[in-house]
Amino acid sequence: MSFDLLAEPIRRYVRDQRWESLRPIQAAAIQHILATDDNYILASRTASGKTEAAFLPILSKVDFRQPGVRVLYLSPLIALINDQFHRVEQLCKYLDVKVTKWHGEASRTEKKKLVQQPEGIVLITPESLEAMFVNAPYSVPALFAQLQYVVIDEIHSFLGTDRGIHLKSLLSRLEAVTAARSFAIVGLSATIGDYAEAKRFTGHEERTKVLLDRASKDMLTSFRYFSAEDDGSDLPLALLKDLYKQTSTSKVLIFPNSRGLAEVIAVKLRQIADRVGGHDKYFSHHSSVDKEVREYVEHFAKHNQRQPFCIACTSTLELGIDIGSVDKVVQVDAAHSIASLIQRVGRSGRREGEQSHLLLYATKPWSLLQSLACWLLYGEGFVEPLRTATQPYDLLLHQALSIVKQLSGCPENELVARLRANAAFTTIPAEDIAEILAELQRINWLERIGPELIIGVEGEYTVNSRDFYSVFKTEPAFKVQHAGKTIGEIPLTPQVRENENLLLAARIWKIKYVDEPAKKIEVVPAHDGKRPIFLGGGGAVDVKVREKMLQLLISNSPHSELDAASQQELRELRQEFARFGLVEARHERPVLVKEAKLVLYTFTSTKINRSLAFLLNCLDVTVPYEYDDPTSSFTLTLSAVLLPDLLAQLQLYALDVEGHLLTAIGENPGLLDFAKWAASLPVRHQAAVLQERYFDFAGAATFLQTLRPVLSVQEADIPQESAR
DNA sequence: GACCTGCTGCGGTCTG
Repeated sequence: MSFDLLAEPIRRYVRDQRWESLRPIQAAAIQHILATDDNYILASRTASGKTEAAFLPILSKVDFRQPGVRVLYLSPLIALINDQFHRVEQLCKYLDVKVTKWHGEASRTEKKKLVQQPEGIVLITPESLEAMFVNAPYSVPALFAQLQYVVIDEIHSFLGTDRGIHLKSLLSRLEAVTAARSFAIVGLSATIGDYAEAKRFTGHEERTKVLLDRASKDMLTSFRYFSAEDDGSDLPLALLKDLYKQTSTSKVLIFPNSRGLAEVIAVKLRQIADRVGGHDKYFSHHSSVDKEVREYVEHFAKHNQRQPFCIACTSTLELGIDIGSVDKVVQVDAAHSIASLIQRVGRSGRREGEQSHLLLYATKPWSLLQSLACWLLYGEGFVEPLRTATQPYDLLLHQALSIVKQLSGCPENELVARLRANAAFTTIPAEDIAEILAELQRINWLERIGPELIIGVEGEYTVNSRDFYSVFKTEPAFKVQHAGKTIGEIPLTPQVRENENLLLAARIWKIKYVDEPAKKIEVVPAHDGKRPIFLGGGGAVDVKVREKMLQLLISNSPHSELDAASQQELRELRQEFARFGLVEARHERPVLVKEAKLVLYTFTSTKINRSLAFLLNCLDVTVPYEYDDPTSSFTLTLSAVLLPDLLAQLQLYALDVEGHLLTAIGENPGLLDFAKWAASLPVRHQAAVLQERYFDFAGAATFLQTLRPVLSVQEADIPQESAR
């Protein structure tokens, strides 16, 4: 039995917890981790005891009497480190092992103490590890030479992302300073689509194994439809009333996909509650709400057993911060990915035997269709596959600077060798590295002194700035304050002016004064207000979701989870598309012919749609078009007889797009805003980054090649009455 | 039709 394999102090801890039994993932992890020195990915749903699954066996195995930090825990969030610190520290009391938090908000005294006497367990963020390499390079081997285990929490949040490549590089650099030139990695993960990708993340795919607990809870799901008001602003009142009715006596999380809507929902539900004498526990939780307010909300939710409450939130409540269990999860309009839907659903019914409720509201027909498609794919066990970039030149550039700073200069051939040996950059050939290093010297970010490369004059500004430690960009924000208390932070949009109202932290405020130089906004409470406008990029919907949407349109499958209004909307959409007589959703695509225009419904991924739009811009003879991603459609001003020619031409352009990308970057450098370190690359590499991470031209070429357009002429609109 | 994430070193002032 797994329990008997644990060290005696750990067994005592388990007994003191009065757990009835170990969870399946814990039992499996104990047996495997104690038996081998392999890497493991522990995958199971939120709150299934993954932290203990990793730490019970690791603490049983590692000899902490030897000096040096023996276990390093990496987390994507400071909040998660603070959460886990309490749990791990409690466990470590049984072993007399020291646990140290190491992040930007952690005590400097504690950090100093650890450097003087390296020992035990350290909890850290990737950015703090980066900072350590750059600012205290001697501390890295001093602390970590004896490292035996690295635990990566929420590892799925790193997969397929720039931050993940950054972390992978840091782990590779860390490995190089350890005495054994290796440590074992244990990744903790939610259910994900592609475990091969998770295995590759450790840098040693062949000795990484996945322990998977697929068990999920029964879920009561219902779809509810309320048509969006014509002016398109905010939410229909009928929806809010229904939402209130469905949630007023439960513990609820509401996910409306944007910070602005989260505020609207929290304020309006509170107003309804005020009128009918309901409870007053209405909150909003997202990145613009002040940290202390957010912590209060988290604390309330976690320690409140009986009272109903309602939190309107964004993805800030998707990752594993412990807020206890909720009765109901509400998604307003389609979630942007199935991966995200899984995380949200996992927040409910977490106690044994508890039933989870999922309410899916839609306000537009296409959003209903997407939501239903996502939910069905979720039921089939599908999760979007992740693609790790194979040409992360921008991250290589960042890490090259970091390594030169770490070593206070190093010969070029050594730098190239280190980058070549780094697990994050194995796909980048030496010639490309040489080209990038040459460009860095040209712009004075690096400088050559004899055989040595050192940080150049311009580079000093970069590596010494506070912004160097992360690989993601953030917008400047203004602090919102009332009577000396900070309520949150919002970006400066045109709406932010004196005497305008805004919604924040589930309250209405009137702007009294905007202090531009100090980046502060002074507000007072008000009674009615507009929601704040937040700026952002765009979501990317997977091709599988779009194909499922088309499949739903051409089938007659009944869906009992839909309420009457949703049934009606689906029926109408199906009738609209019945005219095409489509029989399959892989290659056939509807094309509506109306007068001088064609509407091509591509039902394909956002990235392929983006690529098609880019290709349309490349044409010598331009075809005017409008592209709409929610309906995945292109309205082309083109005669139907010319469509085959157009598609053939686009296909040719898709195969040779580089020249056009170079031109586009020259005209609009903002195209690369999504990649923080790309702007200093040679332009050829900028184009490669853009091509790989923002577009999908190979996918677009295949789409065009296999596309079978099915045309149908729209009958002329017959006016209801003759014009008066 | 988006969301999220993190952060050093130094000089100054205050406290015990």
